[in-house]
Amino acid sequence: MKETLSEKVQKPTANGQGSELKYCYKYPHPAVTADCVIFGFDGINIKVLLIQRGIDPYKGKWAFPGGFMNMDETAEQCARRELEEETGLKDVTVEQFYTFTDVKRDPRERVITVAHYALVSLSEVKGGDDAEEAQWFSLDEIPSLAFDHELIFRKALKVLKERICFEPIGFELLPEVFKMSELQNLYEAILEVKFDRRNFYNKITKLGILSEVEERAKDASRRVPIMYRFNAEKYAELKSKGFRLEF
Amino acid sequence: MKETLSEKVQKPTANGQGSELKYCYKYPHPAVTADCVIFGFDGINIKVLLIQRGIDPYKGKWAFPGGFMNMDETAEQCARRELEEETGLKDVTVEQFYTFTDVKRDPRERVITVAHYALVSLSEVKGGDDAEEAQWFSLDEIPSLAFDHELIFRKALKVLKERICFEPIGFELLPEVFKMSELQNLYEAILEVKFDRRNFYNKITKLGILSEVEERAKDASRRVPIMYRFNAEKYAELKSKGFRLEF
DNA sequence: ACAAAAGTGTTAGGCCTACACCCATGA
DNA sequence: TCATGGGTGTAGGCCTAACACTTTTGT
Repeated sequence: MKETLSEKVQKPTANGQGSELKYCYKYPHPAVTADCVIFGFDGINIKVLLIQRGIDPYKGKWAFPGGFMNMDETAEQCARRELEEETGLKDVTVEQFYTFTDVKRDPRERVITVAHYALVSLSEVKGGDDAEEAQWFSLDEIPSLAFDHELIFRKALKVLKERICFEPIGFELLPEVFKMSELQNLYEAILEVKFDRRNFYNKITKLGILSEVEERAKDASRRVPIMYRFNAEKYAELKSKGFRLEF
Repeated sequence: MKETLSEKVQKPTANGQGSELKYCYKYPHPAVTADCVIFGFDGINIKVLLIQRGIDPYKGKWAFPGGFMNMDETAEQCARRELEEETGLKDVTVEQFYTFTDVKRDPRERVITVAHYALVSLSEVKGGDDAEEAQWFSLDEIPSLAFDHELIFRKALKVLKERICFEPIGFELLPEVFKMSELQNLYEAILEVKFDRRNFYNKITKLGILSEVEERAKDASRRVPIMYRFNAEKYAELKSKGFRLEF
C-alpha cells in the first residue's frame, strides 16, 4: 500500500527520429500475443490445427496460430485476426482459457501470451484452406511444438474436458446435422472414455437439446441412421434454469 | 503466414539519457498488471478483500489488490508480491482465472490485467492486517469499484462456482479444523443454494475426503459438534482415479 | 458371407431427496 | 423455557449401468 500504481506508468512517446525503437515507456513492458488452439472433428477423431514456422526462432517447428496484439484490439480480436491471417479461418468464435507468463517462454524478449481455443466443424473448413503451412493433426500424432506450446496444448485439453460438462460446446465441432454415433465419438474422444451406445442415447435424448431431422420419411429403407440437429432454443431454456451436463 | 512474427519485435533499449522513457520498443506494448480477488469465509458468509485507492485514477474508490508486473516475474508471482505489499497477506496460493484486455479499461494507457483469485481462511488473516486501506466486504455490501473491477468480480464468482465442482477448493477457506455446518454454509454461500443438512452430510462423508478429529473422546458432553479435517491424501487418491464433486 | 453400424428395452442397484425427532447449550 | 444448533435413519423414486438381438449395408 505504500506505492501507488500510477507512479509506475507514463504515456508512451513516439519520437521516430531515426530510431526504430519508437515506442518508449518509463517502465519495461512485455510484448503480448494471442494464440489459438483450434480443435476440429472429422466424425471419428479430434484434430488440432497447427502452422509450420517459417522463421526463427523455432524455424520449421509447428506451432499454434497466433501473433502480437495491436493496441486497438482486445486479445480475442487479435486471436481471430491472426487466425484468419495465418490459416484463412474466418469468423471463428474463440474463447480465452489461460495466459502463459513464464519469463523465458520466448527467447527474443519477454512475451506473455493469452491462449484461446475454438471448436470448428471440419466439414466447414476443408474448402478455405488458405495457408499451405497450416495442417490438421490427430491428437496422437502431434509433432514437437515451438515455444511452450506443448504446455499450452495440455492446458487446452484439460480446459476442454472441464468445460464440456457445463456447456454443450461439442456441437460446434459437428456439422449442423449429425448422427448420434458421431456425437458419441466426439464425447468419447474429448473425455477419453467409452460409453454404452444405448445409455448414451438415452442420456442425450433425455436432455432434450437434440431435434431429429425428419428426412427419412417412410420411404428409405430403415437402418439409415437418424440425423440430429442441436436445438439451441431448448438449450437456452434449460440453461436459464441452471443445469449440468453429466458425463 | 505472409508476415513473420519476429519482424514485429525487437529487444528494448535502455538509453536513459535525460529521458524518463527509458524502455523502447519497435512496436507498442501494453502494460501488464496482475490483480487478486481474495475470498475469505468467516463460518457464515463469504467475504472479499478490497483496498481503497489513494491516488488517481479512481482515487478513493475500492479495488482489488494488484499492480504492474516486473520483467523477471510471472503474473502469478506478481499477484502474490502485490498482494503482500498492499495487504500484508503472505504465501497465498493464487490462481489465474481470466485476462481482461479491453482497450479502454485503464484511462492512463493500454493495460491488460491477468486476474487471479485466492481463498483464505479468515481466521488466519485477522492478525496480519498490515494495510489500513485493506478491508473485507460481504458479497452483498460491495461498494462501487474502480476500473473494470466489477466485471472482474462477476467473472471471479462464476469461475469459483464452476471450479468448486472439480476441486475441493472450499477447504482452503476454512480453518484446518471445522464443523460440518461451516462446510455446508460455505458451499451454500458459493453456489447460492440450500442443502438438506442430512443429505449434505451423507454426500460429503461418502466422498471420503474428510477425517473426524478425535478429541471429544468420551468425556465432554455429547452435543459438541464433531470437528473435521480435510484429508488431502484421500483426495489425491480419489482424484487420480478421476472423479467429480457433485453438488 | 461376414463385419460393421445402427435401432431398440429391461432390470437391478445405487444415489438422491424429502422428511422428524431428540438432546444439549446458552440466552 | 425457549430458540438454536447439532446428531441421526429410512423409504420412495429416479437415474445409471449393464446387457443382446436384429436389420441393413458395404466389402
